[in-house]
Amino acid sequence: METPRTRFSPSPTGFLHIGGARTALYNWAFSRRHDGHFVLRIEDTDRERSTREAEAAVIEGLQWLGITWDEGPVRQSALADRHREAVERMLSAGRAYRCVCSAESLEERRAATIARGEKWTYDGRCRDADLGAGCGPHTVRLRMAAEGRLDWDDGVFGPSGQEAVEIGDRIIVRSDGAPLYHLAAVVDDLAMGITHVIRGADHLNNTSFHLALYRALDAEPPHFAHVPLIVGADGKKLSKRRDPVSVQHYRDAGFLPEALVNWLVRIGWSHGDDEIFSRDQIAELFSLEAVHRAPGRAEPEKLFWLNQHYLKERPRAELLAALAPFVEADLGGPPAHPERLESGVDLLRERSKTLVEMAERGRFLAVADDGLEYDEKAVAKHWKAAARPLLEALRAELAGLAAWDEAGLEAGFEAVRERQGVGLGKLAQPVRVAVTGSGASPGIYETLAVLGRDSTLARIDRALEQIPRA
RNA sequence: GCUCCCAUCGUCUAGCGGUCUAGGACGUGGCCCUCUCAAGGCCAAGACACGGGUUCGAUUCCCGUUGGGAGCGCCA
Repeated sequence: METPRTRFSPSPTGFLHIGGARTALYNWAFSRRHDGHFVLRIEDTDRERSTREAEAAVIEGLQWLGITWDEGPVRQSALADRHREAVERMLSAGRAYRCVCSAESLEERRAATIARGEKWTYDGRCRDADLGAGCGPHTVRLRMAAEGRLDWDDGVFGPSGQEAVEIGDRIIVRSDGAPLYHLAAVVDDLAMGITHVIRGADHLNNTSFHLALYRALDAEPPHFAHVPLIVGADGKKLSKRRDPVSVQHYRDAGFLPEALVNWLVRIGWSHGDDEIFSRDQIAELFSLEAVHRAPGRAEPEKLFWLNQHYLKERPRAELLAALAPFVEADLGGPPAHPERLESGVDLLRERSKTLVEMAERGRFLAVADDGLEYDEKAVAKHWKAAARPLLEALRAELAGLAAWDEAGLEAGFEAVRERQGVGLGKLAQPVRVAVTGSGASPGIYETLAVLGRDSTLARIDRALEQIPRA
């Protein structure tokens, strides 16, 4: 294979969509796999809907995911001269023509055609009018051949194509002079030497039209590969109303980028029975032949599982860095005890699916002793009068404990337990509620070891104030 | 409506004519472990949409039906 050049070309009209992110990922992986070149191009020919904020959000999303590009971002709007030049060439060669049909008139004719149950294509009213540049407000249309097929061998879907007449003479330049996406994309792909166009399957129907454009430009088309769309949990197209669609949403929900990448790459692509893929492995193993043709659903269960997997794998310092903003958001300010979070984070990562959950579960570590809040149900269940002597005995034992570590704590608990003649559960649960505020937490010895003696005793004292006497 | 595309457990998928009593993962249920919650281990339930062909033999090939998706813009 020639050295491939691929591109991802989002339109900056919103946030980075997970479908777009996956397309970007596939382009990135394909170019990496074949030692190619990956270009980021911003398709901003629709000036009304394109914003710089959206462009920044898209770029930020890609960076967060760890998808890197070798060239760009190139703004399509900056390439307008090339688009104009291409149109001039097609016009003078008679391969395109000016059209003065108004938008309103077109809309009427279109509606009438569809009402008859037919498929609308331009009716050719201006096709042979031979309109010159001075014809007033006009669009430019590509003159399609009356017969023949426009076929290609799709990298994913295999042999594909359409009859030229099915397409009709479509507009390539708007009446305000701006090129349409299709024209701009083809001209730019040509100018940038793109060899493999990997894009969403929503473009499958446009490809024949694009092929006609390449032909009108006397150019050799690139290879095309269309990846199936990602659909929502209901099997329908992802909807901004019903489904979480932006990469940003997943980031804010506490997912790690490596988890999101792993999840996305597996929707529509597989490598045997493998489930876990690092970016490097994706870059090494990706192939278009293994991309599926059926649309895939964005069901989040596996994403949660993957996220926990990566939460468990991250080096501690990096995990802490990722967790920090979530802790601040959870607490509404900086933690009183960041050092406890640091030593306790390993206890949290095995019990959390997301960073949001992790921040919540780690709250008892981060707050000051008097800032601890108690779960009502846990209090009602474990702080009955019977717990009082147990806690008092334990408090005394812990106050005099020689070694404040897991082994020492366990010995202390065992001693108290035996003396009081109760099972460990009877003793541990009231303590757990006292020090964590909740009936569920990491192991009690590990928890106390991280908290330290002073906090533990202070929290037990605070609990004792609330536990009823027999 | 018309054009194009797709179809294996709830979901993501393995399977590229016999190796399939259809494999894995997530999720779900149960058991074990256990100071709670997790994590971990073990077990279980769970699919080739339907109907015709082709073939000695179809999950795998072909055609219909059904279901789903995309397109039919002076949006991308």
